[in-house]
Amino acid sequence: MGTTGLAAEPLVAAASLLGATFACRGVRATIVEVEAYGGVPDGPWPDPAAHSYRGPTARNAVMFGPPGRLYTYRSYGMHVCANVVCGPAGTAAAVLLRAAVIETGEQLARARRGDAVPSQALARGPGNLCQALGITMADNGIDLLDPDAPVRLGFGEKLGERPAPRAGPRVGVSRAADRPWRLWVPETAAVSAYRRSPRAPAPGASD
DNA sequence: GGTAAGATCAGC
DNA sequence: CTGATCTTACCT
Repeated sequence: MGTTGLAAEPLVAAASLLGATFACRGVRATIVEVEAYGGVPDGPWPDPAAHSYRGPTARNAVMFGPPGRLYTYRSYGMHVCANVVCGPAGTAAAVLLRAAVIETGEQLARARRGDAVPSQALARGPGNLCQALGITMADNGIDLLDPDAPVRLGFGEKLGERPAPRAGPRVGVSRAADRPWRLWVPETAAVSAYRRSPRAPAPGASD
């Protein structure tokens, strides 16, 4: 268990995060859907869809650091999305958290998301997940493995009970649109819907 | 200095 | 299907 999985390649790190626990500000949730992202063109995992593809910038700097840190970014000007940095320090890679099942603190999550939201939808979608857990851009760079951090990652012990994950193309990306780097726990209502980017080339085109 | 395109979401 | 809303990155 432990955390060795995070230093590995993105897809392996992503698989190890399914079933893991994400806790923040009174809410604890189990991760059920993730997406793996690689890095620069001449690195071990070239990924044109990754924010780190064009090299380090002020925004993506955290992804070039050690694994186990939180990388947050603002999406479409209004949502915050959360990633777990993976791969060794110096090599950018991350796993986007797309959906989770709220285990404790549902009342708090509901207060943040709204009373009308069904339980299974409270943390469905990367933006909604961050809102439900109270994650903001101020949390960028946090060490998720530090027991005293406001946002923490926990790896459960019941590895044997996990069903085999399903895999498919990542949601909303216009480049490398067919790469099956989205992983989710099957038969889970909290998993978000697949949407291909309108800008992506036709399915089956080159990667 | 200008601008278009997003790793999204909710409401018609 | 479309609008909201704003930062980043890339262009002139």
